[in-house]
Amino acid sequence: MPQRNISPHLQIIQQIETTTKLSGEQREALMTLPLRVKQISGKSDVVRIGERPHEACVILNGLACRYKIASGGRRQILSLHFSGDMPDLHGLHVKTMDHAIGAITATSVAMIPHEAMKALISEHPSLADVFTRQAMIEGSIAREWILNLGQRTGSERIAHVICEVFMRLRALKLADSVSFRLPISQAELGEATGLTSVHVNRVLQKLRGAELIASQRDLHRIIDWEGLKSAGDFDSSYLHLRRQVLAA
Amino acid sequence: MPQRNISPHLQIIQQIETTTKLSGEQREALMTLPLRVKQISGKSDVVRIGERPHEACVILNGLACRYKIASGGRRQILSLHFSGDMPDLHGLHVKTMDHAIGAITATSVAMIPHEAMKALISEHPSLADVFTRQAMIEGSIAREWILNLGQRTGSERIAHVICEVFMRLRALKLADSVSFRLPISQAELGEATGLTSVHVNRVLQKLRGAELIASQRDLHRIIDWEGLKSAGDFDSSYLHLRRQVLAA
DNA sequence: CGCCTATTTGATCTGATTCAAACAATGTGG
DNA sequence: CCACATTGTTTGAATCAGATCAAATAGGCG
Repeated sequence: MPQRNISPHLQIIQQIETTTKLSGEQREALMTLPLRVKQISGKSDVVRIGERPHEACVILNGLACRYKIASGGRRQILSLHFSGDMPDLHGLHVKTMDHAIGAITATSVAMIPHEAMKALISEHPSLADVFTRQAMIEGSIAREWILNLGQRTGSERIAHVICEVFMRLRALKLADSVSFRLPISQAELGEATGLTSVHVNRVLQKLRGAELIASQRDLHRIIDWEGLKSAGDFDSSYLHLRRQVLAA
Repeated sequence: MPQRNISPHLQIIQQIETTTKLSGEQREALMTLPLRVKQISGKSDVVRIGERPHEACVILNGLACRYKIASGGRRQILSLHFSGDMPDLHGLHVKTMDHAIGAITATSVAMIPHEAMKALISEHPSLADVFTRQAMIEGSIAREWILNLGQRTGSERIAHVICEVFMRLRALKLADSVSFRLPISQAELGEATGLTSVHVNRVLQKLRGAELIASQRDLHRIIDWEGLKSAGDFDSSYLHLRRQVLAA
């Protein structure tokens, strides 16, 4: 993950604005959110399952994910999160965490007291809709993942998550037109796609062989975007990105 | 699906109250929602993908589902819906449908204009939180389905959905302590679990053989609840049902 | 260098799919 | 009320995508 030099508040705003136009007043209001920055080391939890958090978290630098563990200890990654994402917004409405949020790499996060969120919303009621909309879009992404796991083959699944990450990072201007950094291991890619790391490895070799992508370490390059999209049965509409963002 | 004799409004209230306590005022307010009842025949759509609905729907009698289609035409069922469920609440916040809502059996649904929902919410702002919470819980269910598809074997998946449906129907008092009606074919169960109908059939035979369940036509009987839960790695907390409902 | 973690390769096994056909249940119209 | 179409369940055999087990290779890094 490249380091971001913009302030936490701006990261939040930039992330929201990938999907939702904010008014000047809303942006200013968001800038006043009190937040406490915290460092999370790689492979450790930001929020644990069963907890009843009293703050919401914002992912700043680094890569995080939601996950659940099935019996037998197998982990399923439910979504990937980076700059400006607020993966536990639902905590305002559902008190007990039914999944964990974990850092994949070392990650800095900002914590915002629920109190402060509620206060902000009651001063600026339109922000309630903004936050709710963000959560709804996460729901939409979750549904696409269900489709990905339920109906697609291994290579389709991998191609699909690569497409999703690329589009989301590009919307945040964290990817140029052909490449992005994502410090995720093949084992973790497997946890996101319901495949073993061995199989992920073979699938990646196939995608490289087909000259759809190339990757060295955590730098991934899209060689044939149209080809990759079609290999992953990818249609970005479920991300609900704004037209401007898509055009950029 | 057994016929429900209570009014549409009461179905909505009863469904919400499986997860959320409503005040008398909130219940009364919900009773005033204007709604138009519509009959949907089996295997047809309530809302199509890509549409921009101006009403929200409530499932009354019958069985409905959300679904998406992958390239190649394979369908993935994303969630199952019955009495009182409002599967397109997100339509208030995200305009374009990124999935369809379809009837599995003939189903009656109630349509509520978005206008009316917004008017109700602005008169009773606390209802905004209620509806949002409902949508958040749907997100939680979606995440459990990701885990189900990504990490569990065929029989675990099937056992898990049976457990989920049983718990949700029981919360609505549509199931007695051991059995429930659910008019879903094995092919559709496969579409919900990412398995072929052939494999669903064999898995069901195994579950019957293990004396966990018994079923004849659309009547399903739980023979060994504890055994079924453990076969499906099922823990109901992701449904966020109220303690009272769980106890009942 | 030696340690640790991630990627890669090979061989084998299996859960699930595919294809095909039989069988059961339900409904429809003549 | 029977012939017939229709849809869902069940069975069998062959095949395959992906898992499992095991070991080799390759990078980082203190």
